[in-house]
Amino acid sequence: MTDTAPRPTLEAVAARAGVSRATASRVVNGGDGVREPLVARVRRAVEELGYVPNQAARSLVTRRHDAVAVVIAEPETRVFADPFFALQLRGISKELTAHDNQLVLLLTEGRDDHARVGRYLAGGHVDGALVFSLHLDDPLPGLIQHAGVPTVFGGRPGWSDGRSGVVYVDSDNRGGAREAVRHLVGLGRTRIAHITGPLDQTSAADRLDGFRDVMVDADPRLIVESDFTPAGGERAMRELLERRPDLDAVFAANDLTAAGALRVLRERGRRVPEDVAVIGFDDMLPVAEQSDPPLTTVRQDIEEMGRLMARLLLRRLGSRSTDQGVAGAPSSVVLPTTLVRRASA
Amino acid sequence: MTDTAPRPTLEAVAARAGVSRATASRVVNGGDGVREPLVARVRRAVEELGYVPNQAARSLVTRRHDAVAVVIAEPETRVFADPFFALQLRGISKELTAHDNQLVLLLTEGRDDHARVGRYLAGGHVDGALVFSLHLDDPLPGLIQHAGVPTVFGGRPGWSDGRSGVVYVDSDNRGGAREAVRHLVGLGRTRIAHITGPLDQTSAADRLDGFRDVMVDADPRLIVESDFTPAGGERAMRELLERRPDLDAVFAANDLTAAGALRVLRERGRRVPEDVAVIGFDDMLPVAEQSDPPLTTVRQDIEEMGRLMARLLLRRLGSRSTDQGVAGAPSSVVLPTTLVRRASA
DNA sequence: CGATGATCCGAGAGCGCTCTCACGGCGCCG
DNA sequence: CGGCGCCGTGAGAGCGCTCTCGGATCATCG
Repeated sequence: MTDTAPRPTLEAVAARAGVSRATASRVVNGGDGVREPLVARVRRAVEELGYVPNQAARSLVTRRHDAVAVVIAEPETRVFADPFFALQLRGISKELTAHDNQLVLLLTEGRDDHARVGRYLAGGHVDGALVFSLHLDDPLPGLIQHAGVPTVFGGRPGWSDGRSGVVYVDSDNRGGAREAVRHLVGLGRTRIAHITGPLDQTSAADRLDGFRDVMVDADPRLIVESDFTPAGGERAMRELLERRPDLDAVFAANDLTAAGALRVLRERGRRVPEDVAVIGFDDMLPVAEQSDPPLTTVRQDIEEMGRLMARLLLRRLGSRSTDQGVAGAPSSVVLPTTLVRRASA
Repeated sequence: MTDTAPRPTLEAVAARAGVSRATASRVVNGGDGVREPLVARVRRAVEELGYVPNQAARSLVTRRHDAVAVVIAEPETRVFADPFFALQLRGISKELTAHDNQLVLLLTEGRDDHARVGRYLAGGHVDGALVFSLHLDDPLPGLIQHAGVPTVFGGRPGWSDGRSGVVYVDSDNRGGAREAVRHLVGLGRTRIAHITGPLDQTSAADRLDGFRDVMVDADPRLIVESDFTPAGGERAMRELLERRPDLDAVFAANDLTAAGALRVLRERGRRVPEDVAVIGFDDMLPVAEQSDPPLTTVRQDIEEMGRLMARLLLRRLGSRSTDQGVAGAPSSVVLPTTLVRRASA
C-alpha cells in the first residue's frame, strides 16, 4: 500500500539523460556552465522521473540545511492569549519560503527544554536561529551564543547593551509610548497614569521609559506595574483609582491591559474618554477594535518585524562565506510605531 | 570569529575511546550489545568532545528524519485572530519533543503555496505530516495523499467519508452543540437562534447539525450563516433581531461570534441572559472570560487535540515496518466537549 | 579437554550528493 | 600551421553515518 517506491537518484537522472552525475548535479543546481542541449535533456529526465534531490545527502556535503530554527521561549500561556507570535511567525514564514528555507519551530516549556534547544542548535541541524526570549534572566540566549549559531533576536534582549554582534529587531516601544502620552497631554489631560507590563521584559521597560520621558515628574502613585493580561489590567486600574481618584487618563502598556482597565472604569461609572481617556499598545485588532469604546492605541507592525528578522538572518547566512569585514554584519533594526486614534482617547 | 570549529565525528569519538566506529555508533544509539567498560569509555569520549551526531548523515542511511511537518492551510487572517492553532501547536510540540522529533512548520498562503508544500512533502524531508485544512475545496489533502506521506488531519476533513485510511482528530462538535442547545431549552428558552460558522468547514457544519438535532423544526429564520468573526457575529445578530425580534436565546458557533452578538444585544438594550441567553463555542479564555457578561460556552481541549494528533502520527510512523494488518492502522479520534457555565446562559 | 554456540566487536560497503581535478576539444594568437 | 589557454564534461573521492557480516572471544557442555 504505502510502499514507498524508491525515489529516483541523481544517478538515475544522469543515466536517463545520458550524462554524468556531475553534469546532472550542475543542472539541478542552476545549470551554470552546462551547454544548452544537455541542460534540456537533464531537465526532461528530472521531469519524467519526478526527481527530487535528497536533502540529507546534499546537506551532508554542503553543510547547509536551508533551514532556520524559530525558538519561542515563553513559559506562560500568555504567548497564546494574543496573536503576537502568530503574526511574527507568518512574517517569518513568508520570508523564509521566499528564499527556500524551512522553518523549524522550537517551543520551550521550562528549564529542561533550554538544554534540549541548546543541544539542538549546537548540533548544527539548522543554519541559523530566530529567537524570542522575553525575559531578562533567560539563559537561552547565552546558550545560543555559545553554540555559535547565527542568530537574530525578536525584541531587544535585556543584556544586549555591552555585547557586540547581537542583532535584534524591535519596535520603537519608547517612541511609541512617548507619542501616546503626548497625545493625552494634547487632549489636555494632566493626571495621566501608566499601567506597565512586566518590567523584566524590555518592551515593558521601554514603554515605561517613554512614559517618563514625557511625564518627567509624574506622581509615582500614577504608575503601577502589571503583567500584560486583562485581569492584571483590572487589578491595576482599581489600584490606581484608589490611589488617585482624580486621574483623567491612562496609558496601558498593551491592549489587553487596557481592555481590563476599561471594564473597571465602566464598572465604576467613569466615562471613557470623557472622564478618563485610555490608550493601549499593540493594536491587537480583535481586542482594540472590539472593545467598548474602541481603543486608541499604538500600532506596531508585527508581521513586518517577523519578516525583517528572517531577512536579516538570511542576509547574514548568505554572506557567511564572504569576508565579514567588507559588508559588515547586519545591524539591529528598530521599527517605527504609529498612533491609531479611535474613540477611547 | 564565528569560525565554526569542525564538529567532532563519530570517528573521532571512536578513536578517543579506542574502539571502532561501529561500536561507537552502537553506544550512541542506545548501547545494546556492547559491554559495560566500552560503553562507559565511549560515553566519556562523547562527553569530552561534545559530540553531536550529524543528523544529515544519519538520515542519509536510515531514511528517517525524526521530523514531522505541520501544515496550516489558512489563507484568512482568521487563523491568527484566535489562539486555536497556537494551542494545537503547543500540544503537538510537546508530544513531538517528548519523542525527539522536530516540528517543521509550513504555513500556506495561497494556491501556489500548495504546490510548494506538495513538493516538499513528496521530497521526503519529513517522516509524516499533521495537516490542518479547514475548507472543503482544499486541494492540499489530495496532494498529500498522493505524495504518500503518512498524515493525520486536524479536524474532520470534508471528504473523509468515503476514503479509508484517513486519520483525523476532531472535537465532538455536533455533540457539543447539542449539549449547548439542550441547556438553553432547559432554561425554558423556546425561540433559540443559531449563528453558524462558514459552512464549508466541517466544524461549523457539524455544530449546525447539532443545533438541528435538538431544534428539529426550528424556524429557518432563526438560523443565519456567519464567519466565525466578531464583526460577522454583529451582522448576524442584527439580522436575527430583525427577523425574529422575539428570540430569547442565541447559540453562536464560536466565542468570537458570540462576543459580536453580545455587543449588538447590549446596544439594543437586551439584557443578557435575562432577555436573551447566549452560548458560544471554544471556550477561548480571553474572549469568553472577559466578555460582558462572561460567556457560557462549549469547551474543547484544543491542546489535547494537538497532542493526540502527534501521538497518532508517531504511532503510525513507529509501526511502519511492522505488518499493517496486525495492529491495524490507528483510527480517528473524536474528543468530547464540556459545557462551561458562566453568566450569559 | 575439545567442540559448539552465543556474544561482542571491527572491517568495510554504501546511503545520494557535491566538488575538485584532469582531460579533451575548441578558438585564438603568433 | 603549431602552441596556448579556456571552456565544458566526466571520473572519482569523500561528506558522517549505519548496518551487515565475518572473526574473535569466552562460557558451556558432552
